[in-house]
Amino acid sequence: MRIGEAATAAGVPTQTIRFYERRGLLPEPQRGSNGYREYDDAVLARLAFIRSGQAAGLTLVEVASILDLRGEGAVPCAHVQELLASKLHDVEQRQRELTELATELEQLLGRSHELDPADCTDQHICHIIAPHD
Amino acid sequence: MRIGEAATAAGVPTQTIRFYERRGLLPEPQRGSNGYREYDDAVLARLAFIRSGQAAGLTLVEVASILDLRGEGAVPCAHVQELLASKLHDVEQRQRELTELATELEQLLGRSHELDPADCTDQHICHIIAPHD
DNA sequence: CTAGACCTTGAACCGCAGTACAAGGTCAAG
DNA sequence: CTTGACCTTGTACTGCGGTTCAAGGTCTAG
Repeated sequence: MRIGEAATAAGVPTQTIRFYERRGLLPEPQRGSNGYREYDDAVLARLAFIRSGQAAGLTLVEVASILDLRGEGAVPCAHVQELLASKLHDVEQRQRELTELATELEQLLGRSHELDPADCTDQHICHIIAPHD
Repeated sequence: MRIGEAATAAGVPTQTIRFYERRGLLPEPQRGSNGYREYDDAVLARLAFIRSGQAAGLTLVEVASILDLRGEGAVPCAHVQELLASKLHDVEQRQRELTELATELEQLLGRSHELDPADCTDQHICHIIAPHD
């Protein structure tokens, strides 16, 4: 199958397939006599795997590291567990940051209803967002 | 005061000050006879304001929009309230996404402990991250 | 007079995951 | 034989917030 057919089947643009190839996420495919890429069904599984990895929050580099291990004949399970655990840690860290930010925004908004725009002088630029520490 | 002194006082690199100037966050300063930028204390308040805006999760473009309103002589309070409310909405949306992602990661990790690496075949690349739907 | 600290400009680069564009080759149907 | 759909390559652009580099000018102390 050619790139357009693979792209349609996998639900990605053809450029994305070429992009993944350049990034080492897809192996260089066979070429027809006209130079066109020729894929077999395995590419669809691979594209689906990439999507799953992304859905788990992995970067393309991380997905590629799994694919590379597999390509070397290794079983990437342990590596994948590490990646997922590390990613979970990152997500929790980010959640804490966002919780702080949400609190900050709520405070600023709450306070803003009690402030009089007339008190907003040029010096402060905006008295809602004020250096408060 | 020259750029280095302002940078030290504000706790940012000199390059960042020039970068903010190019982005319209800082007005073009006076120049000395040698072409050096000459700042007064107002730039420190402005840099502090930019930092506060960033701490509230605003992008530099959004901070600039506040600064521009102020520069036109307007009181930006209403605009700032809109920005903060919209930002809070974004943060909450992102929090929901991260909660989903954390759940997904926990499920994958939990499941991974029950999977046998021996069952991880080449076709699936990795059976922990598997297209599951 | 020279070394070092400071300043100037413009341009390229970072990660991230693509997207878009330009200029051309290939192939089937009408 | 031309139109249109498909394919090829390489390159540049997006948003975000800077950072780094190159090549030079200025000023002060020793």
